[in-house]
Amino acid sequence: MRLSRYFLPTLRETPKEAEIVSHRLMLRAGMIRQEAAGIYAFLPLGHRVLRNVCRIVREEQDRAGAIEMLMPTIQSADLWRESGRYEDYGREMLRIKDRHDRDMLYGPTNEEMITEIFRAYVRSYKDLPLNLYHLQWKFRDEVRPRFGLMRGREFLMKDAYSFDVDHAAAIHSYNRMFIAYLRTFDRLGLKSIPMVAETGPIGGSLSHEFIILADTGESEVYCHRDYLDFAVPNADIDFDDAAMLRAQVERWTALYAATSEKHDAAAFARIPADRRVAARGIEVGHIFHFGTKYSEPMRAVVSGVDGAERPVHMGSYGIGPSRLVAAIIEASHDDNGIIWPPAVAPFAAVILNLKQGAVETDAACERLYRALRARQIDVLYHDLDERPGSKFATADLIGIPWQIMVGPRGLAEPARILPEIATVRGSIFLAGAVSASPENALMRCGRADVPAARVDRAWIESEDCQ
RNA sequence: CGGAGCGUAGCGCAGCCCGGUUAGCGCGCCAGUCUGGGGGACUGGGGGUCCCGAGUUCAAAUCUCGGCGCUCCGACCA
Repeated sequence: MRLSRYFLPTLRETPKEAEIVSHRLMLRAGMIRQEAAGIYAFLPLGHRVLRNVCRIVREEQDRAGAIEMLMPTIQSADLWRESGRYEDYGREMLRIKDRHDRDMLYGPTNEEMITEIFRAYVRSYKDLPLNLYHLQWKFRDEVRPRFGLMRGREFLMKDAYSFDVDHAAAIHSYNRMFIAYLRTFDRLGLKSIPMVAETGPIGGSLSHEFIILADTGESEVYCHRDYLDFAVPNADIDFDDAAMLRAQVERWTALYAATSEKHDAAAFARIPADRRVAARGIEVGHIFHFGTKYSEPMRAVVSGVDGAERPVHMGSYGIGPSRLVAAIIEASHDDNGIIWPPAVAPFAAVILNLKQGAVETDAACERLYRALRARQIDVLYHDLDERPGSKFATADLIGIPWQIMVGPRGLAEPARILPEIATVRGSIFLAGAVSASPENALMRCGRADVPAARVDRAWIESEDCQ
């Protein structure tokens, strides 16, 4: 993408309403635009990141055996009267009337609707287990939306719903999502820690929040330091191996970890002092097992082996991709801007033409740009007639993992690669003429989760990259 | 929902107390010149329902009342 043809309205100054760093940076980087309190439009750059987050969420849901569908945002109040939650949910639920004066609502979650769909079609234990999910906008009319995307009123949510014949099978489904969540957050470049949680208005008996640590996190969390070094299960894990999944989940829940609501000071004190972590965290996922809470009142039943009908055992599993975009920034930024983990970066690399309009730099950049695109590398070419300092500032702000600098100085000197400048952002100084080798080096700037496109510093500094 | 505060150009702000030239500054924007490795300099230019409505007054961005919007602190939540 050429910046001259893109839509990237960056701001040099921070709009005054933005307090926390993710909100400030998203506004400044031209990722989002506030349309009302707690309601945001995703501008092109923000949309790219959101799409990347959703892609990873989908891949891991699919891997764990969940099946994607799509339910509507608007629901009939009648469904919610069946479960009894129409009255219970409170003023957080946005209630609306259609032209026939029927009570409708903008869904804050979908337990009722998915249960209705399930009971309409599924009759037998043979159709189980089943896990259906979708990614859809939700609305919760918070009294006080704040912190930008971290607590908006409208937010994107991945919600999955599992259906099982009995309690034991339901726990296996719960464990599948547990592992899928560990993998999802890991791929997003985040360290997540599952913590025992309150079940809130969803209800149920078993629940974990997935928390990532960030200084600006909204809640206080306490956990054992060893969690930070735990290895996340590999992609080839067998989600049908119930015993193995249980062992993994037990490992990830054996040590102490709790948010302030569930904090047990005595238990925390039993952790060796140097292993204690008291920090702030952001909730990025929440999973619930609630058994027959909805299936009983809504008569979602299946017949078992013995022919008798019993309410299906359910759980639900949420991840907030729009909040995750903000959470990733909270966890990964510096004074100059965002530092995207490669897996979610809006572009893999940005070419900075340090002397726009000069024959040799223009030619080098054009050649590089075409070559990268030809190899399916998502590259942004900063081709505006701006001073170098301005281009650096923009590149730092929007957080593209690799900055490829092309300027007269580098082009004139013998080949050399400088390691980096001042930040953890990767930088490549394009040296020498744009001959085959540096170009090839840059070919490797790509998504870190695409092995062929992986690039690392050691390689850049090696002989291959001259 | 309690408490506090803010609405003046795309963004950040001054002006408001104490009413009175054509409403101002920085950044950004447009044109041009010189430039070019960490938000450059100069010259010229465009851009405003001063949140909305009513009132007071010869005169309102400024004072009064009402409304709307937004933010922050607390109670509450993906």
